[in-house]
Amino acid sequence: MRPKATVLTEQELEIMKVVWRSESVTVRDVYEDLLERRKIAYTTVMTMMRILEDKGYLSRDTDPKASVYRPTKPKDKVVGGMVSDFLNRVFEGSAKPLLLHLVDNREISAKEVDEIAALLKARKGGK
Amino acid sequence: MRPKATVLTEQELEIMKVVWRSESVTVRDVYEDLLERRKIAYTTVMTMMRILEDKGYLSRDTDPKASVYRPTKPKDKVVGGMVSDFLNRVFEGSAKPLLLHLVDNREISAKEVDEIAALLKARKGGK
DNA sequence: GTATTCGTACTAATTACTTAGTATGCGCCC
DNA sequence: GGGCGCATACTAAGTAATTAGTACGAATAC
Repeated sequence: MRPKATVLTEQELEIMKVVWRSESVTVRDVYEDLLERRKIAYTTVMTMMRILEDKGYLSRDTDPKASVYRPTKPKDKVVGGMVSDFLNRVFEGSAKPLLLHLVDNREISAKEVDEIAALLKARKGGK
Repeated sequence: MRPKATVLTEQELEIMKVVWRSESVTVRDVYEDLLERRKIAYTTVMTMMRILEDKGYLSRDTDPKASVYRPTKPKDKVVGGMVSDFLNRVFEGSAKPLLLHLVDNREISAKEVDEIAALLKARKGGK
């Protein structure tokens, strides 16, 4: 009865991060990238990438040598969806308490806030 | 081999939200609160609360009538930890790209950013 | 005082997530 | 041209997460 996650799981995200960095990868590419940071089996990566293909995050071109995978959704879109999901689950959709936590945790600086403010002003009236 | 989640899962969080609202609750209190929004069994709530007790998020006083549960960790602390965890998993710990997504998704307003900026300035040099 | 209501402990089932092994086939190496 | 390395498909296994049933005892209702 457990519902399937609507957004990327932790390990799926790790793999997608590698894919987005390269735009086009083989299982081996991803495997060797991940291996630098932790122990993992080649077939594990392959299984995860098949699942990501099933879920619609990757497309596959069957090359003579090895399958070539490409992201089907841009990183910004997917990560943006994860942000919205988190905001909804934890803060009922309102960003302000999230910002307050970032301030409390010392995770944003005054400089960054100024930059964001400038961005917002620059966009005002646009779109 | 799947690691246990270090932060609250989705359903655990739903229950903790109810607990934090009341400071002290019985299983029935939480059950009836959740029932207003969705179908759920009494024993399901009880199981979840036992798990939350195991994980150290709830303490239990065995009253003659029914067990009374209380949160052991304040909401701010727990939710702050979830924010940090999300930041680390998705953005390698840097808040700025998260802020940019909030801007892109229209989830923060210029007014809110101003308020945050004011807060940061007010705190400067403090603590 | 017996039936019903309520709480609890124990058990159970299903699906998701993560990790990986095995079998098989293809191409290349010498 | 037979073994070796690599890719893939299929299978498997273990834990986590979510939901809930069952059995039983205590309190309450009448």
